[in-house]
Amino acid sequence: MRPPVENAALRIGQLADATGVTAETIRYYEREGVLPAPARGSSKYRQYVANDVERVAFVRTTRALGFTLAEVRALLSLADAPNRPCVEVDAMARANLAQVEEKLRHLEAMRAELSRVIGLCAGDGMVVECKILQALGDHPRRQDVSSA
Amino acid sequence: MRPPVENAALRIGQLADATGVTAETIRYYEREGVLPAPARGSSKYRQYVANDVERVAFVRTTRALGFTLAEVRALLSLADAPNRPCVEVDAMARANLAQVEEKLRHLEAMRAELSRVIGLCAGDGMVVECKILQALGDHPRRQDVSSA
DNA sequence: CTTAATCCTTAAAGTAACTACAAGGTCAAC
DNA sequence: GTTGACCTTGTAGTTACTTTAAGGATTAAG
Repeated sequence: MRPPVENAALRIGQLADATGVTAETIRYYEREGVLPAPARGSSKYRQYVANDVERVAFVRTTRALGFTLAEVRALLSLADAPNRPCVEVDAMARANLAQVEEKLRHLEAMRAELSRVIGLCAGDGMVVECKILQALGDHPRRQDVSSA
Repeated sequence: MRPPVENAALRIGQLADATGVTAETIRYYEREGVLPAPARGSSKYRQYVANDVERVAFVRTTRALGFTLAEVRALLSLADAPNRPCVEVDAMARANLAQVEEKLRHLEAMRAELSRVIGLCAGDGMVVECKILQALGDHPRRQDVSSA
């Protein structure tokens, strides 16, 4: 079963439970290089540490925001920055910031329109017109969605 | 070639050019029911209208924000709301608003940390510590990323 | 009128990011 | 000393596309 020992290394299932993903996904992340290969004990079980929980959670959150695994890898290399020259880090941060700000603009437009619709629907059964399509009226033009 | 006639129906390639996706993706969206099957003329070519440009752009933008095609379908049904009862529309809008607001929180945390890093890097070659991992320190717990 | 470009259809195969399953090895407990 | 929960590797399926292919129709241009 689960060793409830304080400060002990996490096994894959425990990391999975802590982050809400499956063990398979964690192994997949390792294969794809977004998670470092963890230590293995006398048994061949993977031994994770607290920081890995943060890392997996970060991958989940950024993926949910529409970033590709490749983009997540790049963002993680920012987190692992100490080894990288400042100019590179700055360039990457700037590029990602631009993308983040565009996503923010679109999400704010969605929030505004959804709030408006919710306001219109208050109480009575009146017919509502949702202009969410027009609210996002910004034609992306080959701005890659990638991922899929 | 392309008819430059004013107010003419768009052919699939023109809609593709206007939205930055391929014709194949547009046919795929039709198969998956996020785009209505358009009118066909005497020839069997699909005839699109201006509104379809908006619709495809909307699909792209929402996909880029990490929504699944199924979620996009739901959001589009809000846009096509007139036929649906207000209570339903309200419930859907509320559910989606909650999701949008969570994405906004995460993106704002990312923006803050990216801005901070960019500030630190100004000019000199000093080493920067990026705490983007900790900035998104919100463990999602089975909050579906789905899509893939 | 011919011809090149663009379109139509169906179908199948490839990619990204998982998700699920299969067959077997490990480990603490009873 | 075996049960059962957990681990291992590996393969196959799913979603949301992208790419390629084969064969036929349409249309703008020369």
